Amino acid sequence: MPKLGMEPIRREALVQATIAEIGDAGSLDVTVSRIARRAGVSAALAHHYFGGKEQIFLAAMRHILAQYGAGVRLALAGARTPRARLDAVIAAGFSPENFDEATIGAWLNFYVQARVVPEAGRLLRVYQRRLRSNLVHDLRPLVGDAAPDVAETLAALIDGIYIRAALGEGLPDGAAATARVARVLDRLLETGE
Amino acid sequence: MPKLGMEPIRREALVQATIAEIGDAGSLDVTVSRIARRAGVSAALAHHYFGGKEQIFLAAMRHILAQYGAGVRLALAGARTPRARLDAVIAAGFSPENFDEATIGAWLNFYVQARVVPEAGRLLRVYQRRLRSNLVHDLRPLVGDAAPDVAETLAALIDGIYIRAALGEGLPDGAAATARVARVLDRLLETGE
Amino acid sequence: MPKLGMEPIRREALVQATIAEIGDAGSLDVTVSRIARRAGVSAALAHHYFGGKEQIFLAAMRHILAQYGAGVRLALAGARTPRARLDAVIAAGFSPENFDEATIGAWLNFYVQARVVPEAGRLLRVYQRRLRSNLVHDLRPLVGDAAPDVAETLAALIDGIYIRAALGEGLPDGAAATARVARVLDRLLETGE
Amino acid sequence: MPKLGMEPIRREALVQATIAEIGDAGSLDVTVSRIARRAGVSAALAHHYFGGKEQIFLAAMRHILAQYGAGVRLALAGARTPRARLDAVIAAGFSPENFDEATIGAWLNFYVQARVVPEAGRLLRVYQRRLRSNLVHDLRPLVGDAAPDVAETLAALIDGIYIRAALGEGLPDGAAATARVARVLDRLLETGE
DNA sequence: AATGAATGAGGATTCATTCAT
DNA sequence: GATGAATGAATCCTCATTCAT
Repeated sequence: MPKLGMEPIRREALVQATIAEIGDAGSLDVTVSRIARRAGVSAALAHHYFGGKEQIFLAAMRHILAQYGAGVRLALAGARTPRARLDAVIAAGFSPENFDEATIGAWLNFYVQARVVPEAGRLLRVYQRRLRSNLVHDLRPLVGDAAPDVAETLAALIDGIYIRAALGEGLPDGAAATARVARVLDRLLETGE
Repeated sequence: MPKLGMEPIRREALVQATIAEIGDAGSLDVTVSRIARRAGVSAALAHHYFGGKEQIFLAAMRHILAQYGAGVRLALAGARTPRARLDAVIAAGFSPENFDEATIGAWLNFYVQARVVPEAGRLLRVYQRRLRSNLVHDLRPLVGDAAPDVAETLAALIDGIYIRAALGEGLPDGAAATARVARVLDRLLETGE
Repeated sequence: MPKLGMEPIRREALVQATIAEIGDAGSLDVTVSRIARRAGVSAALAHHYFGGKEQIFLAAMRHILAQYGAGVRLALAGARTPRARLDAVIAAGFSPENFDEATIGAWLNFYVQARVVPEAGRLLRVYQRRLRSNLVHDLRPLVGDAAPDVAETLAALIDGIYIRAALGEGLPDGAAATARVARVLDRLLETGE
Repeated sequence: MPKLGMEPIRREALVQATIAEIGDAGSLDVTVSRIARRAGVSAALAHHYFGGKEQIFLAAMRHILAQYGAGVRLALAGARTPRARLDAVIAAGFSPENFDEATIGAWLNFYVQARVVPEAGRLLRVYQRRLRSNLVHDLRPLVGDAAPDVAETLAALIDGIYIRAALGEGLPDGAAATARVARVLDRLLETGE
């Protein structure tokens, strides 16, 4: 039965199962066994591929961050003006594939993981740095030296909306979330904050 | 050694130990034993008083929320104008006793807990409702019907700053956090968004 | 509040609570705390009076056996012929105060206890010896040397009916139980087995 | 060391160890650890295969009842007349493999378990129903409508002898037990009770 | 490549029992 | 006499992880 080239397929399945399982559980209290069963493989295989539970979680984080990154890149490709690019970056975070139940739940838990596992912290910081750098880059032409500060505000607002979505309160849909952030951006741009 | 009336003292000690332990660990992966040892009692006593680990966590949440609530009430007592009251509410969340390492860490984890334990979700929602209602009440005279929307934006921003503080990134000090939110509020008020 | 002469009252209450608790639980898996609470005293007091859990169980056994013994003695007092005395002994075991749910349940569990705690075994054996001796004494005039054997059969039958009552199967009422044993006795007497 | 197809072997070993352990202890107060050690495996494996302590006990009950049932079936296979079948049923219960120390001890404790765990009660009731039905079936030709009543008496007598054997008093050997029941059956048949 | 078998380590929880008041 | 306070010891159970096949 073991086929050639199964590894990438299995890894992908395990990563997806991990995210789904975390989403279902609402926490990182998920067992490797459950993840493996959901992916249709044995727990031993999960270990074989990833080396350990922590690595499985990290792979899931990487997957989510990569997916987010790809979304941003895609959105940026079609944007011409700084403002259009800003809107693109903001919208990307709330696009359907990043803003669904399971992903949001996983995201919240990765914040926790980032406080515990150094490598997880590194991953999350890379994402944040990239987000901020994207924002700053396009804010600079609009607000000048206030860019870093405005960027931080926007980033915090985005994270806050995410976190509130994780609680089931607040907006369940990405369009409204995007609109909210965009509106704040409007105000901050009006006077150059 | 056994004195009378020890119960409230032990409970308080255990709650403090729980928050500190969660803060240290960065996650809810703390054992009752460690909490108890930190509080200077046996694990059995912790169970005796609270009934179980989950209840201990809930007690810690209640403590943190109550402390926050008291801070808000205190701050509101000295504020006269709507804007002053808004600033008071915002500042209360970032006051030193609410915005220290351990409390922030515990807070983040309570967000997770809220997704898993219904009672925890209820507690957090009560806090959010109260915060929103405070904000809406004082925004109404300033922005009219936009009040709920502005309130939601402010609440999300506050939560976002909290979460980022939990990651060790962003502002470590409450004054700056307060200032950031206040500045956004300024902009939002200017045009009555 | 402590009154003089409370001890016998408390002991009695604790013994009754023990039997009731065992009856409710269906097993000896009852805690001293529960027993004490049911008796309206603290667990510490139960220990103070009895010395330990095992002693509490033994006291309950003694109580049940004593109650049974008293019933037998009372029944024998009014019986004149050997057969009447046999019937009296049989009926005593199935009288309402010995054949209620809780007592039957406790009884079954004391059989278990008898295999574990030597003193419990001794108590049960004393009861059995007395029952057998009563039966033999009155069977002798009726069946001669077969008396010990017939007695053993009757005793086993009585125990069997008890045990089956404990399971909720078979007869729930003492009159029928008595009749059953009496009928068997009739047959055994007919030919002097 | 891990071979394939170990599961049934381990299960069997654990069940045997459970019966032996209960027999030794004289009660259900045996730990999973001790059972597992006796079976030569870890406690974790016992849980892995059975799911929990209660299930282990149930498996042991099922084993004992199945063994008893097999013995009855075997004995019935060689019996031609109703009376021979009755004797076979009676003797089966007291055959060496059903009437040894450990099994008797376990049996008594299963009576207790039956009062506490519904599934255990169901198992025991199935056995009792089957025994009664066997007896009634073969008593009918001999005593007509009195069959159910005589069957109940015999069943109670059998249980009673069992229980007394559990106490270490009375007959330690099955032959005598069988003879005792057979003799009572003789008497009950003489007049058709 | 993949898995069933197996376990060590650890944690929540329960409870009888002790003791100072 | 009576109890709240407190704990050590035990036990069930879970789970990540390893290993031979």
